[in-house]
Amino acid sequence: MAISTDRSNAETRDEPSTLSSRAFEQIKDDIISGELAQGTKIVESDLALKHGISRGPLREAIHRLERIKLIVRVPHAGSRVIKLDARMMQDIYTAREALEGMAARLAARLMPEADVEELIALLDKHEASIDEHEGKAYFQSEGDIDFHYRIAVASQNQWILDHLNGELYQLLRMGRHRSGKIPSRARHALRQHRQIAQAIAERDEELAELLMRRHISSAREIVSQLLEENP
Amino acid sequence: MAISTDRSNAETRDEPSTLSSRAFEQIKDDIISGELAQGTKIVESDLALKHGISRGPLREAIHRLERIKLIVRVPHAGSRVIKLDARMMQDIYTAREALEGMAARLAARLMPEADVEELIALLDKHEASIDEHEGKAYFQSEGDIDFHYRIAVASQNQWILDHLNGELYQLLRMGRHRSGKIPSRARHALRQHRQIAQAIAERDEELAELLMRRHISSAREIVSQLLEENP
DNA sequence: ATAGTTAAGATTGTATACAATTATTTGCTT
DNA sequence: AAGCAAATAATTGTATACAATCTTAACTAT
Repeated sequence: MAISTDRSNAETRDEPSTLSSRAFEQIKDDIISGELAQGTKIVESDLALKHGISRGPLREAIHRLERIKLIVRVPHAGSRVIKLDARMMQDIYTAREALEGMAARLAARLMPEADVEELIALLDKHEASIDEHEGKAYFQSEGDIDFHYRIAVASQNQWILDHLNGELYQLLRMGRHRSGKIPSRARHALRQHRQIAQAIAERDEELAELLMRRHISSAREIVSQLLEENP
Repeated sequence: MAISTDRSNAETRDEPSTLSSRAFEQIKDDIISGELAQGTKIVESDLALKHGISRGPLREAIHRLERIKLIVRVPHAGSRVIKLDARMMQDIYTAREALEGMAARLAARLMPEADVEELIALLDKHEASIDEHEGKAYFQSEGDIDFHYRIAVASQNQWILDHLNGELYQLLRMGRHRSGKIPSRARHALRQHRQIAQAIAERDEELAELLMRRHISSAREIVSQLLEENP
């Protein structure tokens, strides 16, 4: 049951036409999935060889990965895969709270009726999915991101959409892959999603923003607590 | 004996140690100042020649400029200097409203007393500056950014700071340079700044966020109105 | 043995050359 | 003359080679 997740950029929809794009996608997946462990030193020549390309395009891929904060780079010293710590996750969730709160407000103002209905239908599907895969946290995570993504789109704010989709959600996925089994709060999250969707349907901007912020805030507390237990 | 082993590089923060960094800074300034007009096609070979470097580092500089949204790039087609339109400015101000609102909230919670006092002292200087350069909008703009920057720092949220400082403020500067003389709302802005600083000093998170959002929101309305008159 | 220095190795930064792709111009047909 | 087609030019993507810088290891002196 593929809840579609890869709707990155419009231009990378098809097979990337350039070597560096392909490398970028592959390395990104390797980092998010944990195949490339956090803190790993990146050596350009090695990685280029491994991907069957030369250093030029690979360097470009690395720059793009740095752009979405999956890699940190220091001049003349090299690059490493990012290391997610409690502080960084805290910062990311706080930024999400601000940005997605605003997105929810805008969605309440701008989302077409048809899309609102689709959003609610999506939540029904999520509910069925939860009943089916009781405990399979992975699919639920993707469903969660899917919900948030739709609201970001509905905000019609390109900047917000780009940054949520381009980097914040990637880091989120990475964090979830890493911390393995998160206690399944799927039902609780679903309830909150329904409330938010309801507020949007009623065009209540104020409430939509408030609920979204509360939703993300509670998620932050759980994650930060979890990360302090096993750093 | 703490005699020097400062072989560990005395980090040249000021002087960029790499050719691509230098090119990046120069081109960035050229774009912001308008020397490189909006929408200008960027030809790698030409620009490389002009800066006395080869295409490699220049390409890297372009990627970094794309990262902060000063340049847009399409594969195989080339790059152009961004074109600021009303819609984009609207999006940016909205994102700022969310992010800086949150930053103000965090600042009210976390800013050290000493820094709060310094912030208020800064506003006094701004007032003097306004009296002196009555109408010189440029200095006032920089003062405005200075105020906002300090609050972003005080939020202690690296993500928010990076994005405000790294790209949003650059685009802001660019917009101001472009649209020439904005009707001087300096005194009005200063009054709002004082209110915000006051809320931070009183540790009133809620109010600090509210006032900051209102402040940016009013700025957005002015700018968007201005941009629709002369596009 | 330890700290400091120096030389060797490894890795990133830069330049040049070539290939692939896109944009433009030229020439032909209607 | 207008529109399409093929050839040509221009520009970006990629590979290789070299230089600058950092890291590591060996070595000397105290």
